[in-house]
Amino acid sequence: MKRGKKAEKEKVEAVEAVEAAEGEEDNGTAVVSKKAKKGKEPEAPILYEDPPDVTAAADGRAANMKITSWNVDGLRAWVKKKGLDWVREESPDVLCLQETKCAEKSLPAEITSMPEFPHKYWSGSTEKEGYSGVAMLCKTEPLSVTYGIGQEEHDKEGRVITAEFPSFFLVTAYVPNAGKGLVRLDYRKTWDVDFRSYLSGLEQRKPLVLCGDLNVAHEEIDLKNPKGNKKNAGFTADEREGFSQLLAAGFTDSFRHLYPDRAYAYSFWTYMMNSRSKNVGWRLDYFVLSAGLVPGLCDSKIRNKAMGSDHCPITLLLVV
Amino acid sequence: MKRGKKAEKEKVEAVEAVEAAEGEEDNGTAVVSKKAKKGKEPEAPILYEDPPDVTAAADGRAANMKITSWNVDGLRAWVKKKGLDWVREESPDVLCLQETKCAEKSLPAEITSMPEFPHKYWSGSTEKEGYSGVAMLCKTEPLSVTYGIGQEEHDKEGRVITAEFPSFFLVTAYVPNAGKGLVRLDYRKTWDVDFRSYLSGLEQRKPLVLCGDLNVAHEEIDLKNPKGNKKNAGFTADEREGFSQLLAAGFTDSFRHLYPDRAYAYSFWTYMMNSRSKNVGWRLDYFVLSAGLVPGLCDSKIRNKAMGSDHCPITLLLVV
DNA sequence: CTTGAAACG
DNA sequence: CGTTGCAAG
Repeated sequence: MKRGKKAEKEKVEAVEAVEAAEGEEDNGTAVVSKKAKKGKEPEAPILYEDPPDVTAAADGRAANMKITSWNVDGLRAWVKKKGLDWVREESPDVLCLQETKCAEKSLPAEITSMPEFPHKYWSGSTEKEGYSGVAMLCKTEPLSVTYGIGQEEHDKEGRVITAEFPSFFLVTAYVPNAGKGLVRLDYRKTWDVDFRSYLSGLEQRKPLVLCGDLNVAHEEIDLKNPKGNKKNAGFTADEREGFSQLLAAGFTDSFRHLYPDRAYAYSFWTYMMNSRSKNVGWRLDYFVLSAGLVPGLCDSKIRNKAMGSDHCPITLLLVV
Repeated sequence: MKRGKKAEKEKVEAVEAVEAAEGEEDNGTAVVSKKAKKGKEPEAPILYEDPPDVTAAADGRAANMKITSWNVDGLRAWVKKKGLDWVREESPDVLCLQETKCAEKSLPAEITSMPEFPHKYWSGSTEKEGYSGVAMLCKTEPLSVTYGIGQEEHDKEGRVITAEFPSFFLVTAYVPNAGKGLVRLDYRKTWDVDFRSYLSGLEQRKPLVLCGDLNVAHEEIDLKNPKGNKKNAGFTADEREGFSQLLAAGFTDSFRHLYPDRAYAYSFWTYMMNSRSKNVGWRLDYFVLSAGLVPGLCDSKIRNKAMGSDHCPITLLLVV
């Protein structure tokens, strides 16, 4: 059920400037030239406004499950920046967080004692303190919760939590960044294979929702500067192909499914070079659904006004 | 020429509480109990107000040289905290800074371009970036300037600048901290010997002023909690003895010379435990004079209202 | 640009 | 407690 085809067209006619790849930096830092190029005006930024929530599925059923995912880039700093106030306003049934960068014992009381979510699950890096880490906070108790993807090699960095609910699995993930200079691209490729296999295994038992920072912009429409970033972490052919293979395995990118042509819709902006104010960003955060859940899909939102991290939250509205 | 004997008496009658040494921390961190002890009231802090400047020497000559010394604990942060505004107000002829923690290439323009001091000298650690470092800024050009104390072993950390003026040498120093657990006390003892020998050598040519963070509280009167700090960096018998030997070599602690009984006069307070608001501090910063300069001594000030570091500035008024 | 931890104080 | 360079993003 594709939506908004006509409304999209109006937004997309803006100039797609030929912004050459400059420098060698990764993941958005090379995205924008530091000065206006010779003779060119600094183009007016093309902002993006996410439309009002659709709260019913195509068949008319009302959403009964709201899931929010947010890469908080340091949970303690994010709490200080009032990220939880936004969460209380949004009031999801499940809140998934990535890059918590916080050992369980160092979690702020403001979140560990949050009464809105009586059921809280944390997974941190067992090696480096303050690195990676994900969390899942639930209003209702899952049937069960597991950590990692069942492979020693991948489960030391606190990147995956899986919760089983009556009618679906919810997996939240912080996919490994390929790194500056793509130093970790090989590992990422291994991860992509193993993670896909983990998801396929789960999916045989029950449909699933995967959410989180998947650290890839899938297609050119998913980042501001595709041309300049083909050699940068998050937009290499390998990473894009990894995501394509996930979809080929029967999963659906909920946002792109609903809005196939919607451009300038991003969930991450590097802190550098005022990228966010210019909406020079990437769509790295996703809700990916099993085919069986697509009929219940109501909306897939990008909450790009919410501040507190270099990512914004995304929210899924679903009938389950 | 001792001053203020009578006025001092009134201030000193406050209760010197028996504050036991607690914990193992260094340099003031162990100075105050974390809670009030059983049954004891948390005593009212004994503050200290430095009296008005005396601007003439005992023989009536007016001061013609004003030198300020300040351990800035990170020059860049200190500049952001408006340390230079205070300096402009104070308007010394020479400004000596310690713990600049800044490579010359990273110095803020606000200080490198400061027109009040056309002559600027910098010495940073050649090994670890952002460690140690001293500076000297002068209104008039010195006859010559040298760095270090002429011993390879001591001159890698940017701790000493010596400027020759017509009638005296000015040495500014950031003396090595003996470290938590006194891990560097042995090195400090070697330093003390070699530095004293350097100063004695200089002194044979011309009288000198030594200023800076000498990282020792000489006598019990020079810190709030002498009892609890005898095993801590800055108040070990070895460090105190080192300073005594410097005085025995013919030098004078200008502040203590003028104000032999003045208590609660400190130039450093650990950032921890609200020490500064309670005036739980140490006198670690000094102007030390050759005997020949003592007759020209007008005043030795502790500017304990100036904020921007865990040390406050000190100022010397002198006839040269 | 921003986070967190580590070293140092 | 607060600064710095560091690794990471």
